[in-house]
Amino acid sequence: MLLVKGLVRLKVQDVAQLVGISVRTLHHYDEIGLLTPEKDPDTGYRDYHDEDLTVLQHILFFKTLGFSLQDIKEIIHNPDYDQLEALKLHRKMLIDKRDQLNQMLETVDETIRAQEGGVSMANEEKFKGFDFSHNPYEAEARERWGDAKVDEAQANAMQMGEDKQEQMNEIYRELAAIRLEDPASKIAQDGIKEWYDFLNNYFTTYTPDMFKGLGMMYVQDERFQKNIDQFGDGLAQFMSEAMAVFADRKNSEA
Amino acid sequence: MLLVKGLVRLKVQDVAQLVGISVRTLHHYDEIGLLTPEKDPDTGYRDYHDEDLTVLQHILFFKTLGFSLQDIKEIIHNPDYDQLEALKLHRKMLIDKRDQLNQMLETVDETIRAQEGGVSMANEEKFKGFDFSHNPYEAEARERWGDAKVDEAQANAMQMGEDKQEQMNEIYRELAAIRLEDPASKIAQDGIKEWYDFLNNYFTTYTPDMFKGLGMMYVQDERFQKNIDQFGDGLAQFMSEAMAVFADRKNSEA
DNA sequence: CATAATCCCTCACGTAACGTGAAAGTCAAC
DNA sequence: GTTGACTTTCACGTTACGTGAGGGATTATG
Repeated sequence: MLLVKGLVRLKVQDVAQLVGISVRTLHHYDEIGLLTPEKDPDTGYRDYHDEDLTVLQHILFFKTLGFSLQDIKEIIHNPDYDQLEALKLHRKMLIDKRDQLNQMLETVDETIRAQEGGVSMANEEKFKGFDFSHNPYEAEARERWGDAKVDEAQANAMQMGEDKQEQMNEIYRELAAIRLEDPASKIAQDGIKEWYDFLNNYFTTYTPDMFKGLGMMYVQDERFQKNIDQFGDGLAQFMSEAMAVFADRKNSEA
Repeated sequence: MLLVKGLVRLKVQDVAQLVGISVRTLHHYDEIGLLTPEKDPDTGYRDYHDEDLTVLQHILFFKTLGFSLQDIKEIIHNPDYDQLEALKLHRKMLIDKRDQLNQMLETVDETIRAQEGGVSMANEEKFKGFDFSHNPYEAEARERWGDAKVDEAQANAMQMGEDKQEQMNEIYRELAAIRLEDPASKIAQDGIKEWYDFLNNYFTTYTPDMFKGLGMMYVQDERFQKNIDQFGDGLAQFMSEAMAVFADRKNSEA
């Protein structure tokens, strides 16, 4: 409810109370050049007119839309600025954020259910710490091989009991011992079958393609490669090739 | 894919690459006491074991859920901490955030439509700047009188043309002139009717109750009161009472 | 009209979660 | 022994203000 134009001269606190923000906020907007009222040359007091209030309304509006102050500054002080374009771009951002939140909510719900329900025995181990199917590996893996949970085994491996960890290491060592053989040879394929069975028994059921994808990850992702190669130089590469052969043969079987 | 327990000793960058975060992040976690690996007494190098990696997995998991590092610190280092409770509380937070985002999205969409479609003549003025129905007054008003758009008129007033602004001021001045009369008197009720008609003509249609609520806001909200009283001391109080009488009579009419 | 209560101003540090150099020591390789 | 890659510890920058600190100006009251 502004008065007649030109008749309004408000001090910081008046404005602050009028629109429900803090004095500091107005100071801040002045500092960053977003809303710079006149200043009384004598006292140095900020002097807000009705035009300032109009601008402030715009600012607050864009703020409710989640724009940053810098963006708002451009939008407001730049008449050439394409407001519609800015809005559409911002819309995308909001949708992304919301999707992210929904994803987070799903995961939280899952976790709550797991904690509350005690989960089935089969999954108990998986949820022992928490559900690490949503782990840092996942994002990258998804990007490369879609949504197949190709890395779940690895993720779970990080949380599994010592017994199975030792089993895994045993297989790695076995494979490392034969890593100089031809990946397509019987001895190599027998070794890799152990690996395949192990993963299928304790984790997700892998389709041959997923298994092949997992192998590809061993060499393409240096994080995995580095770790696997600790059992022997070139082991990751060897396993990757052997897994590919194994998967292809499995596929042609059917 | 951790190795046998106790056999893993990784340096910062190894860990960083392994889980896909930055070295600085690990430094930061160390700084705030979230993840504090051993340090080689000679070199001062950070020395991450597999237990550290397990903790790191937990940290990253909670991070994907949007927990703050401080919260994560408590959750992880405090075995007494009720994780389930924390999850549920966090769930609420996420839902609130999502609702907020949805609200923002709606408003952005509305605004985009308004900008694109050119809007109908009736709404053109409303959207002239932008839709100020979402203005800082609104939140508080809603709290007091629910969702009735009791303050929309005021909000729009801030954006309306000078002509109507002047009309409004004229009415204020008229009312100020008679503000010492009895609010229930004919002259007061006639004056307040002008106000009522003015609002109904140019803004939302007010039910008597909403009109009464609006009047209450004039005195309960010092931001409004202050502005109204610029036309005359006690005007807000006078209008509030007159509006209440007007509304009550209107109600009993029906 | 003096004094107290407000209100105004300008620094300037604190917040969350790191990013981004800078200066300097360490390690493996050549 | 020197390069290159890595490590360390400062320490300032980021966003949108919050929160005093210290010191004039305005307004209210005795």
